[in-house]
Amino acid sequence: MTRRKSVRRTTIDDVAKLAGVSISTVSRVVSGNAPVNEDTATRVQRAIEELNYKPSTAARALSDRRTNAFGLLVSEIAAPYYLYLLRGIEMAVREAGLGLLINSVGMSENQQEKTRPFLGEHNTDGIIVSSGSLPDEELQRLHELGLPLVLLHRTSPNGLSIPSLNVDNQAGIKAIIDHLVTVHGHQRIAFLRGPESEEDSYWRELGYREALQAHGLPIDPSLIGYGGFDEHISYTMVSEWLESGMSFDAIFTGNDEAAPGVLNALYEHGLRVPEDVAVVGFDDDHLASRLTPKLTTVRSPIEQLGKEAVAQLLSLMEGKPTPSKILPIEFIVRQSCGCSG
Amino acid sequence: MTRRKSVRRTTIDDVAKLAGVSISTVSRVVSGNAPVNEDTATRVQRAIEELNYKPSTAARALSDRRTNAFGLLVSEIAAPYYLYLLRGIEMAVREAGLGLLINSVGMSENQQEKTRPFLGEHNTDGIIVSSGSLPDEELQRLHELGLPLVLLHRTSPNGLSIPSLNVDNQAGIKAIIDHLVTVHGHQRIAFLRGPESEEDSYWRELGYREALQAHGLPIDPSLIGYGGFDEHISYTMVSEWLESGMSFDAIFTGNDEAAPGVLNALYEHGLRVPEDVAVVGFDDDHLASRLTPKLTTVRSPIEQLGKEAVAQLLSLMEGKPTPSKILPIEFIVRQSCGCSG
DNA sequence: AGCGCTTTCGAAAGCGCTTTCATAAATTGT
DNA sequence: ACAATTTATGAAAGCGCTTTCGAAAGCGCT
Repeated sequence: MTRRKSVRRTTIDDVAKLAGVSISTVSRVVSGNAPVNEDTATRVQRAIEELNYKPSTAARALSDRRTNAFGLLVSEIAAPYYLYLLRGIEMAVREAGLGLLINSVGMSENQQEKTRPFLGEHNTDGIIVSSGSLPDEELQRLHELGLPLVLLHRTSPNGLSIPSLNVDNQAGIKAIIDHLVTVHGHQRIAFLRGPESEEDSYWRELGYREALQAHGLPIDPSLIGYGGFDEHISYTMVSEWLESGMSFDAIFTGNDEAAPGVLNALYEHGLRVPEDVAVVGFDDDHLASRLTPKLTTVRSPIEQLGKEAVAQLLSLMEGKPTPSKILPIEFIVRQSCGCSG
Repeated sequence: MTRRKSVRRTTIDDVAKLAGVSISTVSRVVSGNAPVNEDTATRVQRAIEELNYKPSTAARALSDRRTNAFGLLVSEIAAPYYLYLLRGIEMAVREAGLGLLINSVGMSENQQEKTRPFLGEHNTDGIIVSSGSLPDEELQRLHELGLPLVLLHRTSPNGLSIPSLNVDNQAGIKAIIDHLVTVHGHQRIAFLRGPESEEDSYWRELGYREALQAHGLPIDPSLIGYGGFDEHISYTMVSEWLESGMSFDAIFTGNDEAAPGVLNALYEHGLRVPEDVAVVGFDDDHLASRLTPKLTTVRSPIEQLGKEAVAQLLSLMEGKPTPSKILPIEFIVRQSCGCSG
């Protein structure tokens, strides 16, 4: 095994020697976990600076039984959605003086199977688990070990009571339907469903059905299709609809990522948005305001979700009760619905 | 200090006891660093599985003097550009059986100053340093410590010889100018410069000038403006140009992120793209193919850049010579240049 | 001067692993 | 059958820190 050019690192001993104290004292000065005489402390501080001493995280972790890092587990890192989530998480974690370990369980380069997650009880003090990134079984194991866990976009399995965080999917889709019906007078509103594996898909569809009913509108099953929260799948679905002669006033795309596919399909079939068909998305991701027409959508407070997740983890570490939360959404009116926004 | 509900972790001792061997043997079985009798190994393996033993990263790191993790240091995590970079890096790191620590040096929530990076020699075996995320001084310190380092989008300071990775900026912009001049016959091509702090800005401008000269075109300083690789800044710049009555056949936006701003400015001044003005970007990020019109651009192999960075780090760890690299780009013709793509 | 406190600090144990060194057992050659 | 190897394994040191425990010193009183 090749080893790094061995420039011996400065350790706590070096500092202790230079400052003329014991390592216990140095440790106390560094961590601030116990009182130290002011003069002594200053002397130690000077030694630390002179030697440019940085405590070893490994040694600290070993002694402390805590790694001072949180983990983020996602299934596919390169989703536009994660851009702001990551940002929120990173900021909060940094603010808390911790590190952030990231791990995707996506396909590995060579194999077709999912790789075992690298994160676990041994290298984090808590993990943010995004939907679909971890099987219930492993989730249970970690939870029973007492490792702080927060779920994103999914609820806790069984009776595990792991706190979870989500946006208010139902309120979001209701806002959309209300707007389309009330403001624009649309009646036939198509719905693109997300993947089964995402709970959000379920909540959004439920909200859709309830909202239609609330307006006394019929639920036409042929207006509900599979979009998979995906641009290409949605493109295909909408194309099929149009080619089979189906008609609708508006389409809810499932999420913003799917919107470009929907817009393209409509455009290629000679339909104008919003004149002929209104289009509304969900999330207000990076794309939404940059599409043509600008996408009317529901803003998920993604960055805040990330911060909140970190807060939950910290709360769990302190042993506090940490209830699940549903974050409020905001309806963003732009042009794709027919408003002049 | 509150401590996690203390479910004592299973350690190497537990495994050793159950398998009836010494911890040395268990260690050897786990790491495979020394031969172990086959029967013994099986027995140990069984014990490991039965106890669900996972070695402590901290203890390992302490003993090994290596953390088994790489770090990624960026200045602002929520840039669309990082989406695929992160993906490439994460995949490669995972494939190498390592962890990935992410750290942004962006503004912290409360303070206006940049936060001290969390990453360093003590918690990583190597760091990927994105442009602008670390002052030369700290870079030097880490490099002299012998920590493997790879620079992204910037070259090594002074005589430090830290390997760096970049895309072929000059070739990219030359391909653009060639296309605009040769295929579309444009002569007055405006150029939006990136931030001073980014080397890419420099290379792209240099390439622009050289390419114009190669075509025997004059360099009109008024056609060069500051876009800052930013949507809003670019919007403002282009608006000013148009309001001051400047005219041009085409605009190079600096990078794709700036493109929406440019398109909006043109659109709001009644100019059609590509009929009145051709627009070309750089990077082929997530947005490029989804704008209207679809953006002609240069594809930076961002994901590959990430993978390559990890490969460089691994190479450095093995003490191999690890030269810098410039990755080739690909010119992507879409519609914003006037092609029918 | 002697007593009980409080404050400050050092010695040493322990965190869970890897690895060196030594020993014991098995194998080979003569 | 015996020395010379080779192979398999354990004991123990060490990685750099935190923290417990106890001693020493300083303090205010009687």
